[in-house]
Amino acid sequence: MGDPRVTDAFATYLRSHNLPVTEQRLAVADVVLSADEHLSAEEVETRLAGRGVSVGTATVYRTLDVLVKSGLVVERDFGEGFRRFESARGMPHHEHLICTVCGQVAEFRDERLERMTTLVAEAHGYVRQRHRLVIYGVCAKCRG
Amino acid sequence: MGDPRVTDAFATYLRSHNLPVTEQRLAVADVVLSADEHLSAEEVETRLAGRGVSVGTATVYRTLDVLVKSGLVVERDFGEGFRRFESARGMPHHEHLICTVCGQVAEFRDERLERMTTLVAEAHGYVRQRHRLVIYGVCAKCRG
DNA sequence: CTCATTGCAAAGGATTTGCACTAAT
DNA sequence: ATTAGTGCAAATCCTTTGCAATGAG
Repeated sequence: MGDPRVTDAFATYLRSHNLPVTEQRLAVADVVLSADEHLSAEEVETRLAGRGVSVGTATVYRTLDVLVKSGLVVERDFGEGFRRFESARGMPHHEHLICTVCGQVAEFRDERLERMTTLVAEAHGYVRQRHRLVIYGVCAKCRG
Repeated sequence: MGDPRVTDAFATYLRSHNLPVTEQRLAVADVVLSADEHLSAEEVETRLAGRGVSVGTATVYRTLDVLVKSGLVVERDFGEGFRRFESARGMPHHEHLICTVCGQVAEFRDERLERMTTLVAEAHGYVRQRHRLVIYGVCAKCRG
């Protein structure tokens, strides 16, 4: 279930770091890396259950941490009170647009932000590391 | 303690909405509205205690909600795992710059963002409501 | 065989809620 | 008098941790 190529990168990462390659880790990685939504830890667990695989909550969180450290997954915080995880998929930095009615998430890129935030940071004596922009609005479907 | 003028606006709001004007509400409002930092609920409670006023945790949270609804206070989420509250002080929308070492927060404004986010939202079929931009970096002091 | 991972349940931190009690209007 | 607010403790939600059992290398 799932494209083996997506989890291969994680298995390689684990081996090169002398970390055990376990069934649970590969299962979590497969769910997150092959999803195209931004999943919460709970959603990951539910999807695993849906596949008949049962992975403990603690292991899901622990594996998500490893995935984030590996760089294969990016952590997101949309201010919902919990975190979401998204496959990095080699996709460059991008911003999010969230529907405040249904929660639908759209993504976009704007290279100007990189430059703009660097300049603003400098002007305040900071050295920029990263930025996060989230736009809240109502999607077309919810205005139907 | 504290400038009565800052809490007057809140008292007026409460009366105009037929909500009881209580000592606790005014105390919480005074702490948040006269602070120039972004306070967490716990910090608000600590400051109240420092003034010799004791307000229950639940009441602090409940009052912060009312303050946010009144528009006098704005809620912030810097991804720390808890919320912060900032006086709106008639200040227009602004963005935040956060030092990832010491947590120091700087603020800035950029009117271009308003227009830019509106256009991006439109391009994706959304009607923009608001946006939030946070830049993470290291401040001058922490590099010193 | 050895050491890291797993699962479960308990612990944690932030925030909310139920409820008897008190205060505002 | 009414009605809403208050404090406390219990409950909730998301996440982390302790620990004995298990599995990878």
